[in-house]
Amino acid sequence: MTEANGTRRDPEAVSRFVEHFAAQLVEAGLPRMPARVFAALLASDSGALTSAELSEQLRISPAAVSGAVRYLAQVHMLSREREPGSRRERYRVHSDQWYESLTNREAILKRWEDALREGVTGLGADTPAGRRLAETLAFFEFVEREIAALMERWRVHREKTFGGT
Amino acid sequence: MTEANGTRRDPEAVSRFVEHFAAQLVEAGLPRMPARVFAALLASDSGALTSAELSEQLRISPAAVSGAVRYLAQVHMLSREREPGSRRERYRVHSDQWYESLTNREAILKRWEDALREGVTGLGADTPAGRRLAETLAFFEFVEREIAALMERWRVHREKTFGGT
DNA sequence: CGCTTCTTTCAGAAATTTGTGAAGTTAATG
DNA sequence: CATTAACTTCACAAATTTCTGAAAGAAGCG
Repeated sequence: MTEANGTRRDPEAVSRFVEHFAAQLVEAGLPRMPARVFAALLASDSGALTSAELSEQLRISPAAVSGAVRYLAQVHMLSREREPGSRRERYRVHSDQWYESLTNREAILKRWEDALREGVTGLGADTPAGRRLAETLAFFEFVEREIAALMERWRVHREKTFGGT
Repeated sequence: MTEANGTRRDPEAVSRFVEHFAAQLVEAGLPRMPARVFAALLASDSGALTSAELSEQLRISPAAVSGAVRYLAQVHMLSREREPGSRRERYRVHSDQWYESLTNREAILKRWEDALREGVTGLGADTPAGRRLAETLAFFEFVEREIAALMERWRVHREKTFGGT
């Protein structure tokens, strides 16, 4: 039996999770530092850490934290908040917000669709290649519509399972 | 009015699409050569090209084609077929198979789930961090289940819209 | 408004990734 | 079974990316 939860949390266990989960994110295409910063936030009790805390916990320079945070904010995987009465900043994951951003590949999907539409026009909608592109386009349009519905179902499911805000 | 479709297809238009679409794929995380090879296949009338054709059309070395093809085959975005009575190989996109592979990030999802499960155990299911990880885990499990249903609906929709095999 | 505390930007060193030519391997054909 | 066509592997040069320390830039506080 590991030490129970009244005690201080085990930095070893935290680090193990952070590095392991970050590695999976990296494999899925996220750059290394953003992945590690994000995993560290996920594994924090408050869901928010300061730059200094991240820098120390991950053994990386403040510059690296800055870069990683900028990246993550851009893709909406965290939000920055200013600690009132301090120039310290706090970076937070909103439990739900962040994984919704995972399905919000909308921007990407849109650009794919644009490229495909141009392809259909350029190659001719009546050519075999044109038809292939058109079908692919239809698939992405379908997925885009479905994702919205899926997230709605998730919110219901989540409410039932976890309650809360 | 561009030249109609009885005539030879316009290599300019093809190249424009290939490079543009490939660029979007790259932005989404696919390595450059696999992206270009894949786009070229998508834009081909037969849906299949030989190594030599790809090498010429994209102005890349046979080695680059080989590498790209290996990558794409690994992630199930194309299949290789041997042309009977020739040592030439042919690389093909199956219109539907390939984008199903897009939603088949199953392997990735599974590994994420594993890492999260370990995290919940390691940090304690009764800690705030543990609860956050558990909720994230639940989300991925939910998505995994939903994706299957989504693809089923797509197949029905596709049948209605495009008919065919 | 000057001092202090954070954060960001920037130039560059180090590591990684990418694509090539050349050599090596496999398999059809005479 | 030798030849040749096609694909693959490998070592390396070039390009790109990543992280850092140092300097610059905000923002609270006296």
